[in-house]
Amino acid sequence: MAIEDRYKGIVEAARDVVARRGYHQASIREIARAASLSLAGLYHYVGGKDELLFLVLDRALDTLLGALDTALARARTPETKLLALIQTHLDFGFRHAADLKIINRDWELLEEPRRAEIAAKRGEYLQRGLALLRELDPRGRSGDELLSATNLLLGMLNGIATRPFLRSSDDARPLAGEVGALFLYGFLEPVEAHHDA
Amino acid sequence: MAIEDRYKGIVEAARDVVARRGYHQASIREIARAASLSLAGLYHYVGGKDELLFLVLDRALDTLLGALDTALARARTPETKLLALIQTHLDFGFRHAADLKIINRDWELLEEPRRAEIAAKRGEYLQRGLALLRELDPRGRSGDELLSATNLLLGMLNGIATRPFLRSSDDARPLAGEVGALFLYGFLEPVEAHHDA
DNA sequence: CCTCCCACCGAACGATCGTTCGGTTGCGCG
DNA sequence: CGCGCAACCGAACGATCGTTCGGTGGGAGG
Repeated sequence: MAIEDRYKGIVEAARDVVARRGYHQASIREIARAASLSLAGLYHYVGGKDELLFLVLDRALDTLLGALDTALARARTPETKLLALIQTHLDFGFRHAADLKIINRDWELLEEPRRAEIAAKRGEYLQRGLALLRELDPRGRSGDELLSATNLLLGMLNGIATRPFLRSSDDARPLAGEVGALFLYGFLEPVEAHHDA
Repeated sequence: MAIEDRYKGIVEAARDVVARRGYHQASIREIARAASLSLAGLYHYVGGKDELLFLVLDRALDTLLGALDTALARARTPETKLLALIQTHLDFGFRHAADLKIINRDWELLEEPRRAEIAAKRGEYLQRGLALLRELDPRGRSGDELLSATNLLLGMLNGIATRPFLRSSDDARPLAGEVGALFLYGFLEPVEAHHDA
């Protein structure tokens, strides 16, 4: 039990340092210091810098995918599923800003074959969005069009989730509603019909 | 005249190397090699690595802002202005992918005071979008809401412009129409009324 | 009590980094 | 012609990087 806590502390230290300084600028010495270990002591637990980045990404993506799936399971209609995805993503961005930053910025720096493993998990996330938009699509958009729209949506979400706009994680709920309405009905929609609290 | 060509070659070499490897991983030796200069020869022209990054960003942002302003000047209605912004951004992303990558990913790595100078130019670009959305807004959105929507829009654009989806720069035109329609009328809009070629 | 091994550390290695220094060309201008 | 300066280069400096090696201490098992 204790050694798993050790690992958790190491991964969290790596996450914080890498998020703040970027992968290549984050030195293993600084990560070791943040994890209250010596440089060589850290190497007792992990094989190298690349594995450190992998552990952070793997853990973060598992958290994100898990949160998304539980949120999607609760939703019935495609519209509420979309809202669930948006809210989950924004909530994750607010609560785990460091993780999201690394997911979006540093994952390409992984070496193969770990990079492929992370790419697969990122692809899984994209697939969730793609399948959702396919359900939602009123006309018969092509796969390419749906993929574009999915990237549009995720780009929107990362655009606000990354920047330090809103602070508390409770802000994700109303903000998700606004973002969802804008994505579904457009910027010009003159609001009116809102029927929930 | 010849020495300005030398500078141009140096900045382009720096742009290519930095875009491919990231700022901190791009070594000055590799940039010098790409510019057909020796390491010390490169230092004859630029003061250091930070200045190199600044030159790339400054030139790229001037190009982007210039293209945006000429495109905006041609447009009459707010709707066509929005379309002009979208098309300019996507076109820039396709034709100068390396520049856009550096603008979005590496600009924060600049040291002060150059960082502030680049931040001001980025802010100017954001202001163009913000003012445009204010014109377009049917109901009276607050400044914060408009800022959020601007970041949403720019996030969308960077989301597709960065990824290697479409190749030719001619693809920017129709794609811009689709993106503009999605932003204005939403994903659910069943298309119909399209009245141009 | 002795032994062994796990957790951990200090110190070093070679590589690479950004930057600087001391030149050496060669061309323009007086 | 010859002087000077702009343009360029080879080589090195010190710092920092990721990684490795040779330990040491102490608690668990015999």
